[in-house]
Amino acid sequence: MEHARAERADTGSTGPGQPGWQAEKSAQMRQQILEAAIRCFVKLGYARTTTTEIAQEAGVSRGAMVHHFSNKERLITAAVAHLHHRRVASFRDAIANIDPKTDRQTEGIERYWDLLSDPTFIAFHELTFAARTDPTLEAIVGPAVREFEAEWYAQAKRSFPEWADTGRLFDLAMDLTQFLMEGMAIHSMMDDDPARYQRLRRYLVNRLKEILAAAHDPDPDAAVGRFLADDG
Amino acid sequence: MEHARAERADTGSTGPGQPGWQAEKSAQMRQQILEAAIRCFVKLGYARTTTTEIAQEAGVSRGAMVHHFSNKERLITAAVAHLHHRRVASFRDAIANIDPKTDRQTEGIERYWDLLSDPTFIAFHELTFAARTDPTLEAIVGPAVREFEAEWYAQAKRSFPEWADTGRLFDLAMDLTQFLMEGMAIHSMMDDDPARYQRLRRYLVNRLKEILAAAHDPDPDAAVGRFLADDG
DNA sequence: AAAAAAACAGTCAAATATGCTTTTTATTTT
DNA sequence: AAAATAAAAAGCATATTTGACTGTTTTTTT
Repeated sequence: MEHARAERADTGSTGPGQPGWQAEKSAQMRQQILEAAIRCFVKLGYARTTTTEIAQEAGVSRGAMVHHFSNKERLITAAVAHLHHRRVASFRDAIANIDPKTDRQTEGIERYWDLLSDPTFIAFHELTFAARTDPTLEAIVGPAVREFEAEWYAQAKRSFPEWADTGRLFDLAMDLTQFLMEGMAIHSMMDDDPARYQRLRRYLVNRLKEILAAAHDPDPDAAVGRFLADDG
Repeated sequence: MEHARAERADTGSTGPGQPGWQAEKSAQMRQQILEAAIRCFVKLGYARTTTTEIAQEAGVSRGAMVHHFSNKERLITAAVAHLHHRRVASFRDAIANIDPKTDRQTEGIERYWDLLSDPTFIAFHELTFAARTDPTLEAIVGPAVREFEAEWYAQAKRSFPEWADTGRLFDLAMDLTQFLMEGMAIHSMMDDDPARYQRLRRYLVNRLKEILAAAHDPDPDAAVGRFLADDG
């Protein structure tokens, strides 16, 4: 039994024997399980994601997983939180790193489109949709959805200062972008025709620029009227 | 046992004893089961819709149901077909009965919005989404989705003759409508803020009119360029 | 070095969902 | 009226999924 100590030198920065090593390994294992859960949501959908499947995907035994997450609800709750943080982080990254030399509106839309096609977002959408008929899941996912939407709105306002003080027109632009892009993203999951979506994104960017230009009109109220007129 | 014949007079137009009565009752029962299945999709989602639940919802015994649909796949297949027909029919109805005195574009959008909030459409969307990760279901739902989309396109072309010969601009208008409306519909299932969606529908109608006007421009190609310009 | 604590693995029982079989009842045909 | 046929109900067998329990190994503390 004396070889146990001898093998302790060859691992990474924090090795066995040091305090906190076990805790770190445990945290790593939790992460591994949560990401496996997210992959399962994408691959199988929420409903068919079983704890057994997650354990298998993560490459750990079921018992080991049970040790970290005593029941399914706690596991799902943790996975949703994990996913939420990743989603907020990648959105911030994407929007913060917009190349100032390129066209800002186009860049913003293209980067958001990339995110919408990302597994992180697909998984979240899967959960949101499943929550429609599952009150327990809704209680977990609902707050995260609302938090992300608020974050999305705030971050956009911060990163696109040219839209400051555009009031109702900013809201209109945000809603238009959100709903059109989400509608496109959902449809594109089942229909492979990139040109179709690219064309519509270009149309969207031109509309956003049009709204922005109107916001800086001498008479912004007239501009609002032009977009939202009740009669043709 | 001689009362059996005596009780045969008091039911509707086709009563017992007449040939075909049993067949009609059987068809009615099938309908009843299929509509129960659709209600289950809306109420519980596809994944949690069990055969037991459908039988209960339909108010028939499980055994009776098994007699009509020998297994789950056949039942689902029949329910999808039933749903598809209902969807096509209500779309035709809605679009065909547009009041010619009112603004046609607005009417078209408002009627389509009504449909998108209808259980029929929610159920279909539920199935479409579940099919993403379920190849068996995809094989059943996929063709119906494509058929409906073709029908949607064709019917719109027929009912809005003012869009005839607008070529690429018609496609653009259709895509814009479809994706924006679907994105709104999905979101509105979880977020109750009618004003938000109404405002955006009004914006959409104004955009559609703008596209239509451009299509009848002296130089339609320039108009296309205005919508899809690559630079601001 | 020994004791305590944590991490992990494997097995089992309860609950649920599905498809099949048998029994009973109702309807049509001869 | 009797036989044949169709419809409906009930029950059973098999699969899956989940949560709980038990034992073993590894790590930390004393």
